[in-house]
Amino acid sequence: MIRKTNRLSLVEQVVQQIEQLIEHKQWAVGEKIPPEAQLMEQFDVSRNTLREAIRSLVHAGLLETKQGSGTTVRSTNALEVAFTRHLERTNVFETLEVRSALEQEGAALAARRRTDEQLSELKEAVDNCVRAAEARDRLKFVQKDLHFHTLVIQAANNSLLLEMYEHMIEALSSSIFDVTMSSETFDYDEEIHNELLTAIEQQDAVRARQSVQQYIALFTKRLKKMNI
Amino acid sequence: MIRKTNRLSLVEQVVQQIEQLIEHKQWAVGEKIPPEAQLMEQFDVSRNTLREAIRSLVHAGLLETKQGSGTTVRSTNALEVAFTRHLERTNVFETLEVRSALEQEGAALAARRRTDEQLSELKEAVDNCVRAAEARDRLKFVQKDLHFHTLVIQAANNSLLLEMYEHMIEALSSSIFDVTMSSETFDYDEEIHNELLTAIEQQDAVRARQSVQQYIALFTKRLKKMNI
DNA sequence: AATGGACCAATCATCCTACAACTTTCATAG
DNA sequence: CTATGAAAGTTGTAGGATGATTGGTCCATT
Repeated sequence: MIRKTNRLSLVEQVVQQIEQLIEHKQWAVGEKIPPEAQLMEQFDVSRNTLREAIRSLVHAGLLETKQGSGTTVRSTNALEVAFTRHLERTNVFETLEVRSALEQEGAALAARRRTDEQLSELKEAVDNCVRAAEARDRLKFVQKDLHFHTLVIQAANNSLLLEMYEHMIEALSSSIFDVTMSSETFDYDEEIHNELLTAIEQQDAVRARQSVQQYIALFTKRLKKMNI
Repeated sequence: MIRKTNRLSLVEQVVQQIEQLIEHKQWAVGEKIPPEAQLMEQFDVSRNTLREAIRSLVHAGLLETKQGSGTTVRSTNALEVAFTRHLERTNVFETLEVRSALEQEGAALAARRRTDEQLSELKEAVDNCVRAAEARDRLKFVQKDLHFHTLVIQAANNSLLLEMYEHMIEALSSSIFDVTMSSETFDYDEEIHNELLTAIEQQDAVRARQSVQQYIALFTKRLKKMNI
């Protein structure tokens, strides 16, 4: 039996173990991980090896160290961090166009693939939007609105699409809040939600796509008006 | 002058310097970087500090170390590495649906924004496809075909969209080659290229979107036929 | 009791030395 | 000329020492 160079370096092994611990929620986000001395024993490696492992996860955005205090878990997903960092440096309107691309396709796929259960969830989400709008609770409205759109993408049944969509939303969240919160009149266009919902109910992919286009176009218009 | 907590750790400073060196092509991709001893002097830090900096860049995918040999530059873009790694583990058809989303939006935007110069580039690209098809040169055809589609996205004038599209193409490249290379008859559907080209020429966004849908649907059908 | 300061313990940051493991180079024996 | 193996160069791992920062305790002063 020949052992080729398949031996991972100690640092890489420690990195993978820590990634596992984070991904499997053994170490929760926001909580401190054990101090270096304890981890040295646990993984049975030297301080240098452990620190190099931790450092690479810090740079990846999964961990955060503070001298004198300790090391905390910052996120569970490396791609998310890289993506978010990248999107932060990108033009809002470019991001919005990509979101439009993803959401249109998502709506079209949702129209074809949605289950009855998903449909009723969507109906409930729209109801929540209406209620928040009637109560003039803008903050709640934004949350319920985003939840509705995310549910649509979920109904598309494509995990990659959903993940990328959520990153887009994350990057655009501040703009979304700004637009909804700052418009002098809080006019809720209920028909746009209903249009999309009906299209998905009737499994009309073309109409679903169009209603997303209208929604994004309206949002873009408002956003441009703000940036005077 | 108030210095807040903007004091970066030594390791982070070294990381940023190295990132700069890589990004500005001082250290070319594929080439070895100076050995640790030399870098210790250059950055005036201890070996531990330097190694932690290098390790985090290794984990990010920018560098690659080999014991006994040295450290080489692997890539200039961290997001690209994370993205590619992620897409490798994703279902091909899910990736294809996201590509479809991006390419449809790209085509629609290209129809609205394309310049005359971009239009003539697109025409030339289609000609190249035709020539490769007539010569029965499948490899060249695939290359020219991908080039045409990338030119379309470029004409959309959205850098984020272009970057994400290129990652999708990269992840799908092997499937694209497989489909084109393995079909018993090499039937080139010239009208699909022409349809898209005409739509962009006439600045018809709806038609551009539809022709992309047709193209992707055809490709998906062929790919599914292969995976028996 | 509330405030502020001195002090202390825990923790991470950096540096140092030493050796192990691996790769490359190159002189030398055959 | 080829093959061998010693030597030099490079990264990997270990362990110890000290500095810097943080968070908290305790106590004197108000």
